[in-house]
Amino acid sequence: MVHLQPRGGPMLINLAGRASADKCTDCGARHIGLCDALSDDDLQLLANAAQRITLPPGQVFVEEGTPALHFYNINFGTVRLFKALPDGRRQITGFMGAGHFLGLKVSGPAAAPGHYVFSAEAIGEVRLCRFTRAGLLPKLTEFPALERKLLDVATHELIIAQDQMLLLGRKTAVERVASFLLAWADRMALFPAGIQEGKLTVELPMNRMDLADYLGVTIETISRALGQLKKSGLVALPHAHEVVLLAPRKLAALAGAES
Amino acid sequence: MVHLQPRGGPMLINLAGRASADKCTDCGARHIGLCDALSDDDLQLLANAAQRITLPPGQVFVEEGTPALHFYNINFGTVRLFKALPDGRRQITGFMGAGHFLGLKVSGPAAAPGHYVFSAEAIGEVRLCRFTRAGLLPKLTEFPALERKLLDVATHELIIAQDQMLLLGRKTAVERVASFLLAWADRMALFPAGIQEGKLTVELPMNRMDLADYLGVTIETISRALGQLKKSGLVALPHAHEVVLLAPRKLAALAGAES
DNA sequence: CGTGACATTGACTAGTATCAACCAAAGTGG
DNA sequence: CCACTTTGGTTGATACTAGTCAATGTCACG
Repeated sequence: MVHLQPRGGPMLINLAGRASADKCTDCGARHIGLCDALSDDDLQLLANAAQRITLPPGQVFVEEGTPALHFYNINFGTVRLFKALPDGRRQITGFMGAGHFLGLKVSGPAAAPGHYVFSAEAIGEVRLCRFTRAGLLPKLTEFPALERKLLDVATHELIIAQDQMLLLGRKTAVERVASFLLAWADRMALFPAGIQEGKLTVELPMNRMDLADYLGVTIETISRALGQLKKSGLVALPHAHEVVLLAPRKLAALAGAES
Repeated sequence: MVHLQPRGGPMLINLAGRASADKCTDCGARHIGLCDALSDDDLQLLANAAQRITLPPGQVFVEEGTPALHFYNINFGTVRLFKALPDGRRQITGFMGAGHFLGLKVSGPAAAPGHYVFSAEAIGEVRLCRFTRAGLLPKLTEFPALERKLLDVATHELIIAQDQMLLLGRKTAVERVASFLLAWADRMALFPAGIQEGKLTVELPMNRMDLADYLGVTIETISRALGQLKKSGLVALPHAHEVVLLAPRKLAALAGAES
């Protein structure tokens, strides 16, 4: 089960200019994630330390084991985070979208220079803001709201991570896929008030390989699990990257809604 | 594969008196974990909000889904954190020892009242300090060093969690056990300067069932994996709760030292 | 010494991986 | 514009790891 890691070319980054040029206030991610913790004025201060970057599909912009020089804040698109074993086996530890903050996890004490303990790669085109760690870390003391927000973010990620451990350690293939579809729909804010009955279309930016490496199975198993859900009338599959949840509550029951 | 959750009796907690009575400065965990972030004076302030508690083996003191009223700081012993599915399948998400802080992970915004998203149970006798969330949360603003420390703790836990995802999603049974033994030895600070060759004895406070539910396999698989490591001459097993690492580097190679 | 909890070992089974063929959609080039 | 190729996805046959079920072993404790 050796998965070759798809790689973009060398790290040729397209710098779209300093963030202060295009204003944060116009940013699509202005009112989600990290930036929402700051006033427009404080944000402006921070923006002076940021670079706007556009990445092509497949671009690896964080590589496990390399010195951790930057933080990133995603403004558009989706990235996959992953860890790999020497023989090529890969585990995707999460997908990050607009508003997500990235780069907290490095080896050694959090405030000291360290090395990334994961890799990050663009799925489709990605736009993001890049901050130097050296520039941003001192600002944490200056903006307590920012530090608090980071704690909230880290805490939330921990909760997700533990759900994922339950999934990887104890759920069957079909349960994993069902859980994922619901979690993804939830993340896209498609359940404004708890899981509703009634059909619901979910767009999946990632391919089957990503899904497989996120859920700890093979692409064939993903395909078969989706087929089984389709046969059971729980989902429809208009396209490979589009899933219609036909019976979200039944799906949730199948996914093993936690005790 | 239904694992009955071992349960202690009802929540009868033995209160050993307010923490301010016995001093924090005498605490076995004074210079590890959270408390190390504070001066003795600040710690004294905090101690006034704490209760010292002793728990018997098997005592469940945090239950998933119940209102999150407290934080805990472990002073002695080991606890298991876990999530469970309705049919009883259980995933242990971590083991916490002296110095570890507990209770950050609750549903909803981190600073608002929520519900625990995991359960916690004593393995053997446990002594800990209990703080009310209502009492401690405001103090975070008062002691920035404490908040920073919490961020460090959360970040470190995230790194561990991602390693565990790689383990659960992509490693074989033997690799899981080998990885665990090394990680546990490391955590017990038995590798002061990287993984050394030469034998090394590791004490395991948890039983096979805990190991199985942590590593996402069954107790039989744990037993066979340990047997295989023994047959290969990589470990010795003087007692069930004592493992001697005979060749740590070979073990690390087998565990899939990450790329 | 008997009892019970925990651990190990063995025989068999089930779920998922592997290997391989096939299919559909999207480019590509004549 | 249409055959050819490429890429990603699905489906089928078989293999293998780990799960299940059951017996046996070991240790602590009364």
